[in-house]
Amino acid sequence: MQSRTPPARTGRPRSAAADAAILAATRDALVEIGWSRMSLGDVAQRAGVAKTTLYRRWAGKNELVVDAVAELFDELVLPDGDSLAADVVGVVLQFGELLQRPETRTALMAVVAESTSDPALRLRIRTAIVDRQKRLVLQGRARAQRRGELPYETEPAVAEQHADLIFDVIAGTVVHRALVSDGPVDEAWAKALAGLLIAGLPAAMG
Amino acid sequence: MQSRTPPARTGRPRSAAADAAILAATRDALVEIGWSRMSLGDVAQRAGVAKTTLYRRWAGKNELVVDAVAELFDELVLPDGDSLAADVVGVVLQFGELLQRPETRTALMAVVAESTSDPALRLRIRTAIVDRQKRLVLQGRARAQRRGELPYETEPAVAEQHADLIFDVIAGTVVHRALVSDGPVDEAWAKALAGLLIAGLPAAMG
DNA sequence: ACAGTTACGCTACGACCCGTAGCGAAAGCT
DNA sequence: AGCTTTCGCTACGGGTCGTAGCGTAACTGT
Repeated sequence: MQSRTPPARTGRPRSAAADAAILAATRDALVEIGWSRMSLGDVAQRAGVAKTTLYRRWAGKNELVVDAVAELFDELVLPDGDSLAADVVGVVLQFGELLQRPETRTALMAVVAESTSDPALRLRIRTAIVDRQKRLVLQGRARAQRRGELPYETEPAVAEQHADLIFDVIAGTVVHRALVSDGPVDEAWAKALAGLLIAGLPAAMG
Repeated sequence: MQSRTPPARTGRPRSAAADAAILAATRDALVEIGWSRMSLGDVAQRAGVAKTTLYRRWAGKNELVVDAVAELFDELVLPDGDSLAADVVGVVLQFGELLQRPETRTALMAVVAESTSDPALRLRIRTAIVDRQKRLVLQGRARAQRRGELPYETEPAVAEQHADLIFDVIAGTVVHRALVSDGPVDEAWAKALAGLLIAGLPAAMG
């Protein structure tokens, strides 16, 4: 996921500290000066690293930012809820908090925007960030099925389609709420969303 | 929504043709070379207009692109369905087609990304693009309520919260599906989404 | 200890884009 | 006519880009 690490058996090894410093400096720079105005020279200076070092490890701004933000998403976990609704609310709140952090929102949207005209980058985002979080949906569904809240799918293909749809709904809705509509992702809102998903529209409005 | 038009009563009027040419050139340039590599000099040249003219009308790249893409969203209409599910499917398909066009996806995500560190731009996006499309949700709900598919809300505040939630769910989910998961927004997927929204998760999986 | 290999910091470079200023000409109004 | 505003054009200083070249630092093998 980070820079290529083909076992360089001989010679001076790459500084792991430099890697961490660069990624941290990238997040800081994104917060303070935004995506479009952030220059790689800035990042290098903040990280206490030569600009050339940065170009030796990453191909460009996009790849660097993807790596810088990817690890932020790994902190998401499925909380220990006692019902499907509680699990959904927990994940939604966590994701909402993550998107509240300036480095996350700026970086995530910036790389997604770039990926609309760069298929390789889009694939990199999916593998490094998005697909890794589908585990949350799979875990939540498995728990709900054990509780009897959801039926077991018989066709594996159908089961995968369901998981993909749920993932798009939850992730997309939270992103839209937090970044476009600019409304709070608080417990009341999360409960409303969970209620809609589980009980359906007529019940949620009743 | 476009450049300020304080009634310049005297003097040479601004060319409306130039406005249209600039906005069209902006969309073309976005498609061909992407957001980050698109320069305003390019746009001016494509539009057959001097670069200075462009800067006289728009403050910068962000504002220009917002205007260039805003009008694309006004073509969305609520189709004449005979049920709530049909209406949802119709809107989802239209929105999906809109996001399939390269200029829409690139421009929309680019300005949303920039807006994460620019509150004024975020407000401009909401007023020029997003909020105008909530009409679709309001129309669809009103129809469903007349059909008896949905209950009438008594509290206006609750009614607005419902509409905002539905809007975030539909718009966010379609955007996530089209631009992040990179899957097709076809009739089968739209029906699955509509079924989930209306009947709820357990029923949609049954 | 020593040679070999790779990463590092530093400097410098041409190329490009930015946003603005100044000019003369064009296009409308009274 | 005279006035006013916009237009196209040119030019400018300032910044970023991505790369090349150099000497030095760090680690590995014999």
